[in-house]
Amino acid sequence: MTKIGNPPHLEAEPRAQGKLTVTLEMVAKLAGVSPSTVSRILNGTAVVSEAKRRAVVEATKTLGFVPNPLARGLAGGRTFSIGVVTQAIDSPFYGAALRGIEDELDPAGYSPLFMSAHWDPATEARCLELLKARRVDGIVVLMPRLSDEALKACARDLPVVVTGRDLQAGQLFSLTFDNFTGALRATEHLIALGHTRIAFIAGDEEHPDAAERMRGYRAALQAAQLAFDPQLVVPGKYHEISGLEAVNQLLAQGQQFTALFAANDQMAAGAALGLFQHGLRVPDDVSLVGFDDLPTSVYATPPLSTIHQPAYELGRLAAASMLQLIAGIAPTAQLPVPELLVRGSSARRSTPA
Amino acid sequence: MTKIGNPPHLEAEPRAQGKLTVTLEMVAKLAGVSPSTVSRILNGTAVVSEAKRRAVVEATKTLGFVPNPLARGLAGGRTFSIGVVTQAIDSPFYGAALRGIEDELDPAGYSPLFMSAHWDPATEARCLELLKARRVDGIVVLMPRLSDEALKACARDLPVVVTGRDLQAGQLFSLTFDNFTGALRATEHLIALGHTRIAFIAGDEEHPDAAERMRGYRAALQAAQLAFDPQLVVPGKYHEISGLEAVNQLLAQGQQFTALFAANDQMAAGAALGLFQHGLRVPDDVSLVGFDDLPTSVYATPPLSTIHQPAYELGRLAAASMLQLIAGIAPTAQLPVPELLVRGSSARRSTPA
DNA sequence: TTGTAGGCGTTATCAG
DNA sequence: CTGATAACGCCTACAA
Repeated sequence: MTKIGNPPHLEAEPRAQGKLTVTLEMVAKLAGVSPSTVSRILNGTAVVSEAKRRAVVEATKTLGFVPNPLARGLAGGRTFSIGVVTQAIDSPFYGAALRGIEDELDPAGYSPLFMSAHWDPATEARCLELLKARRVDGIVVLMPRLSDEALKACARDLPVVVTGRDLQAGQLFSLTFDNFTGALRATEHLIALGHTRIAFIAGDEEHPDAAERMRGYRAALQAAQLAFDPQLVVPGKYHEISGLEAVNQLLAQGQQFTALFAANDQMAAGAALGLFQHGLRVPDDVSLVGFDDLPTSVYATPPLSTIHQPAYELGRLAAASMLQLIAGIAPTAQLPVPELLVRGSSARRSTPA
Repeated sequence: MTKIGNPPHLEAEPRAQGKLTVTLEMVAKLAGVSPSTVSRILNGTAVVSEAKRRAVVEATKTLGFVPNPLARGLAGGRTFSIGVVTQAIDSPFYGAALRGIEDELDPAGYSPLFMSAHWDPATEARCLELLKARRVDGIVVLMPRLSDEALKACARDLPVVVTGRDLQAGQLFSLTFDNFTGALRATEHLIALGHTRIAFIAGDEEHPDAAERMRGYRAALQAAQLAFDPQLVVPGKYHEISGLEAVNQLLAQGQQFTALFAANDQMAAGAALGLFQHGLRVPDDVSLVGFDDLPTSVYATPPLSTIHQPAYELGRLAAASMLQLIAGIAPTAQLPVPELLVRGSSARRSTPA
């Protein structure tokens, strides 16, 4: 019946669309050489006479030639693009890491292809498939939720770099942060300030890094001969709301504590709000320490004491390692050791235990 | 001399690499039809007999066939990928927008290709070129810094959607937020609370949205017959540090003010820290209002009153509009009107003017 | 050193 | 409705 044609606003324009792509062949003709020679020169694949090289470079410029990545990928097998699987592209932590990846890849002529897995293994698996389908030259997975096996399997098809997991294989490289020591330092700090009742807002035990942070917390207590009180530990999910709820729970249960260690800064922020709502001051009534050192944490009131996690550098190193894998070099990158940043949210215990 | 061969860790693996790609041709053979028919069926390009369709679908499954996007792009001219130029991938605001784009594009079978321009026009131009080279089907530019002309020129080559700029053309659609009204509401709010000396931390005048916010601030003052005092206005750059410095400057100059309106939440956070460092309480001594409603702002202590800007929705609408442009439909999306969120950082004036 | 020819995996244009 | 047959733009043996 009503056959739908192109809408008016598109028909109006005189189809200036086809900026008639400049092809390698055209460059070749202008330079008076064969296409293969142009290809070689542009890729540095072989040695060519200086005369032809210059002619080609010139022709390339005058024509404004830009090689078609699709054709390159199809013919050459390499796409110069790296798949990057992140859990939440809108998380401040991942944002910094992604920037690091971008900054490292760009000068090398590679482009990142970001995808979010939303902490869901199935989604993550799908991301990997999609990226492989797009023929990326390698995949970086930030904090994978997939099994070690699945990751190794993936690494059989192409180079893979993962963070937060400790497994190595032929084309698989992993970069891990010492979460245990980080949490240990944070807790030690609180203990050194005289606190003995230190509550802990944990992350999801399923995350290896969350488990490690919990372990660090316990190890510090033990080293100081402070009893571990399960009542002071509240599980969270790494989101602000978890921190808020945790504080509410602790207070509702009438738990006594003068310090609070949150397994990440986001939960620390939520906790800070919870304390504030209950009229408890930081650090006067409760000392607060986080983990991650998000860019915003230094602007909290009071600025949050925390463990610095080098997100940006993590991204750079992951990307650099990927480039090495591709080049056939075994990566050796390592993350810096955890560093405690003491800011305004933690102070010597003033109230009685 | 030392000829470098493949590194040992790569030679070890018996090159399980080539998972010998399943091609459309193989599917065709298995299904007993021609490649073109398979293509048609998979793309719904034409009507085919039910028998063949089923055979093809079946074959596709058994073989686990996944079409090669590169080949598709090369042959068909469409890559099913959308370029997205953002200014800072690690900004909380953009993060939310990017997620919106992702969520909208994915069900439609499109993939976003993110790139950061870092507020630099030259970098932005380069991003556009790179994306065009990658043959994306369209480009979304979030808060462009490029000239209107440049954007229009770009839109001659492919569909373009921009945010924060008011220009329409054939294949160019723009989505704007009413920054003027937002700033107006924020300032009105402060005035309604009895404040008469309202300082303003402005954004970079070069950004149209920053200029609009400034205009809203002034309009509100004027409407309330309050004098505009240039001394109370400090320029900033939308980063936390700007807010901090602005407060320091205001205080160093001995300016009197009981309220502070920051042109964005990030600067408001910095300002909060500045006030805190000077022993000024929010909102008791100074009421504070921001703009953007970043996810973290609700967890500030006290929670920040602000103008909600729908970042996630912005992303979704931008992506949806792009999809419409591609489909040849003229987009009509519009952003919701600015909404003031009154939280704990603003209160009735208590101190004398 | 350089050119020729074939192919990468699809889609699109034609005939049938 | 369906099947050949060209492209798409580039890379890479292979041959010269």
